[in-house]
Amino acid sequence: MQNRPITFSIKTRSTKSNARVGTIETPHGVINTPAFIPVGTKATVKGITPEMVKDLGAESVLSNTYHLYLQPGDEIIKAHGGLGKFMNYDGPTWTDSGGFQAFSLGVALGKNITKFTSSARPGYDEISLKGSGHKVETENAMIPAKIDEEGVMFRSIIDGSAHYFTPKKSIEIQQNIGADIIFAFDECTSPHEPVEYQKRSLDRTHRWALESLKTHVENKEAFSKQALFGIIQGGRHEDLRKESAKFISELSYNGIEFDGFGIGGSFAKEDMITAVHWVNSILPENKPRHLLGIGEPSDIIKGVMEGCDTFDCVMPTRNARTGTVFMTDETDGIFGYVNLNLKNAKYKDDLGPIEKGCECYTCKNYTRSYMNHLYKAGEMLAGTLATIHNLHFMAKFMEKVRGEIAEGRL
RNA sequence: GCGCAGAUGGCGGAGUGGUCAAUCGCAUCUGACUGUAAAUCAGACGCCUUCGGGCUACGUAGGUUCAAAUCCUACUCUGCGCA
Repeated sequence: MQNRPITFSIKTRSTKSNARVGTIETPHGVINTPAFIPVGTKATVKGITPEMVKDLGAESVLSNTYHLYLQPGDEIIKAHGGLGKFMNYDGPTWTDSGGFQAFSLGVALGKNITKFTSSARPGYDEISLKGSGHKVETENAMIPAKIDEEGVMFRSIIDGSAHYFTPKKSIEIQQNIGADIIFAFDECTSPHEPVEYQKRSLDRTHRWALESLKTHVENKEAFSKQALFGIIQGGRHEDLRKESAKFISELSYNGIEFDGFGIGGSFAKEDMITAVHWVNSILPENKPRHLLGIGEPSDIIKGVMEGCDTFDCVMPTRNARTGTVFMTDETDGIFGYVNLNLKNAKYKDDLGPIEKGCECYTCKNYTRSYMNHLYKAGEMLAGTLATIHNLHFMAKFMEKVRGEIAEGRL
């Protein structure tokens, strides 16, 4: 195996679970794993500066190919010398391939299906397109993403223009964006799709994986600087999940394999960890496993115990902007926490910090009452301060996770 | 003092005889958020309810009408104009 830009080392393995503590060394620094990677879709972790990202303890940021391709365009980012230079962040960066947008802007759109789906709940027939000011019916409407065998037609969420992504195109864009770790182009399927569709889609995702790997390997310069992770799909089906794990982990082009793996999918709540378990029973131990789009701290614990090393999720940042913050609650165990909605009237005169003893900038300097006021007044500092707290919470949480594994308790 | 216009739910403001407990916006309250169409979205928002409905309401008091937030009279208050 030739020199790769990232090195994954396992320091400690749990004797109680499949958890492991380790590091991913990248050209832009070390990521201690298990790690939570904040999402910065459009080359910014919404509401905070890169200095804040570092200061609050996050070690890496994940951006999005689809969004950056549309705006400002990957050539602009390339002209800056890559994503890190563009956004003034000198730590390790990742880009998702845009595959998830084929799902979130396609079949999932307006149907109340996201990363997690309550299978009992039927979707809406009507959706509202952002900025359009009117409702449209999904059946008849111009849907912003449509999949075929070769790729995905995306409509720009910005101006409605049509764009066609193939695996090759996605990788080329990611090469221009220049993140340290990039992902193969995949299709995330809805859990509502029947098994026949899941199978057909998985074959397609596997073909796209090879296409992605080929494009990656053939660009020598990018190949030397960027790591490529293959993505496992297969829905909720054991045979498909295992087949996918086997296929993706064994796939090679000119003797080159993926540098790591992403585990993807949209799940009914109870299916997620089962699928991860099946997949990780097949994936090789010596490469990092990223659980895409997860998550809720309690879900991260489950993923860690199944041997996942990295996680990304919009929840801490999105919730922060919409008023919900994490608060440690160790009466419920070392990993215990609760969610507070700072917009609630009961915080109007609460002079305490979000979390007593929290070391973050927000908790050291501001009261719940002030936060409540900022939200009520529509002040953007609310989102900034809450984002700092939530991401700091996640960083501390992951530190605790690593500690507990190292101490043999997780 | 005279003339004109107006008084609607916490606020702004629709409605000008029945389909009005009253469009809409704001505020308020609550909820949701898991590879970001998201500093977003949803629900509630007179009182009571066994969720069928019942009751009280559109400045105040009367009146017309089968029926009034809507028409008439008086009064109170507000704005503008003239003295």
